[in-house]
Amino acid sequence: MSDHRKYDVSCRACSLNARCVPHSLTDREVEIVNAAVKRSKPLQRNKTVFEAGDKFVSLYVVRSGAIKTYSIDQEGDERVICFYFPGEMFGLDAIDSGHHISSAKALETTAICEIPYDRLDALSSKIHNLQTHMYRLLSKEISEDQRLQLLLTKKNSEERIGSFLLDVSHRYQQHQSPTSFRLPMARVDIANHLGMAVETVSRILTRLQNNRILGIEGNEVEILDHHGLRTISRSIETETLTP
Amino acid sequence: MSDHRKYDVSCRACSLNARCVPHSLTDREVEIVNAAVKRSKPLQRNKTVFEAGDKFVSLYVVRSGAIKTYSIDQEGDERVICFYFPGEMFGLDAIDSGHHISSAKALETTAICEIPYDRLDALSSKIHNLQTHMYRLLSKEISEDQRLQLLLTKKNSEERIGSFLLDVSHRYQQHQSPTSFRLPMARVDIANHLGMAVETVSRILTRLQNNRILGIEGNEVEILDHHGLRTISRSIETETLTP
DNA sequence: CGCTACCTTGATTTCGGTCAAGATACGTGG
DNA sequence: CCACGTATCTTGACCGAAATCAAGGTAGCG
Repeated sequence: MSDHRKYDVSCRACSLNARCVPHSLTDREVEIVNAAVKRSKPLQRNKTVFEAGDKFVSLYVVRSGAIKTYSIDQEGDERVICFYFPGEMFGLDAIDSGHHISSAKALETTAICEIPYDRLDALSSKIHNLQTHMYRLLSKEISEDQRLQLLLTKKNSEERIGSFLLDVSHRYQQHQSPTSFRLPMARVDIANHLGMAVETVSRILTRLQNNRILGIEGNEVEILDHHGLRTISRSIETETLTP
Repeated sequence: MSDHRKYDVSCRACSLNARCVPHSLTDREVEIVNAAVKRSKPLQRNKTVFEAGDKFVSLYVVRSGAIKTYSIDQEGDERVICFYFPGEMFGLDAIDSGHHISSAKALETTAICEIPYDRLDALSSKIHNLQTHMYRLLSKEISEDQRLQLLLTKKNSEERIGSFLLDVSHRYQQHQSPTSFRLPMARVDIANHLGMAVETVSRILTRLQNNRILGIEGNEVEILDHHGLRTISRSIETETLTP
């Protein structure tokens, strides 16, 4: 019973706060949405949620753990499209074509909510707020993707790593400490996401550690000099968007 | 009268075929949507549709001409986020925050449709197909943005230019010849969009011309060896997505 | 006609990729 | 508990693609 309640609360957090979009659903509406959400047992590390080419059936929200979406190019090497942390929704890119163009796998033991798209689609034409909410979620994903493009076109490796860490820290801060957190992904995933070589990621992390900007121990990261990291990243962005 | 009719037809094309999403609205529904669309006189070259920071009011569709969206970073240099050609919708990234985070300006004399968001929002809760259509449009924008990310992380300059030209050619082919078209944007815009220096764009275009892949005269481009260009771009993508 | 914006080409530099080798961590089975 | 194999990370040396710097050419416009 208390277990069931816990799920409700956590799924309320999932489906509605995905990517931190402010929401305005009534409790009644939340219940309706929750009823449409499937919950399944946690995924083991490296298990896939869907693979590129799979028919699009559902959207997903991370409840705990972390997901990466990626695709494999013809040379066989991986490109990491995005990481998703608790509360964030993924699978949005498949709505258009009806098929997933990327794969999604768990970076660690991960629990997700599955939201069948046809039910969401039907619901959102009834609950106006939900439709608005979905538009905003999709729009937010577009903004985020375009922000990443900025990073890829205009920033050097150090700025990319800096921005990435600030972003992760910011997205994690509801769940962990904003200055100290664990990176659930491998260095090579970060490299593939930011368009650089693993060696470069490693070198830059070491350099930031030597400069007392970061404390690093394996996958544990501590931001020692937040201001310094911001300067390095040349990122006005962080926090200014959420005053 | 025939003039009014022409607008209707063109706006039907605009609002419904934006970014080539297949649609399924009835004529009745199309009429309703058209009634919500504002038409205004064409924009001169370099006139802005909206500026970064402006309150989000409407979505826009290009009827003729071309639009670029861009932002200016703190160093004062421009980053071109995307180009939009006839039939394509822009402004989608502003739905979430309620403010435009990029600016949009006309690359040449350009006619656009303006679709007030509150009206679209209201309509799409009534017309289910329209809502579906909007979800797909937003999702498509996400896919395109992620495709650009691939280009920026994994491709070298020649591959970027090649992919870009194939993309433009593909998006233009409904309106112009697929092998021969005019680039409405300056070299420096292409450079800022693809994350490279103008000089590199120029050098690569010259090289492709020397290799008899392209014929270039100012902004007029002719693809002489389509297969060669595809090979250079390492792009399976073109056409395989639309069988 | 001259100004300005845009484009091209060449010379030089540099950031980050690639190659290579070792270090560290981790899981499994003896 | 330890030995071994594998995956991941780090560090160094070298090299190359593309940025930067510099200069000249071209085209459109008042």
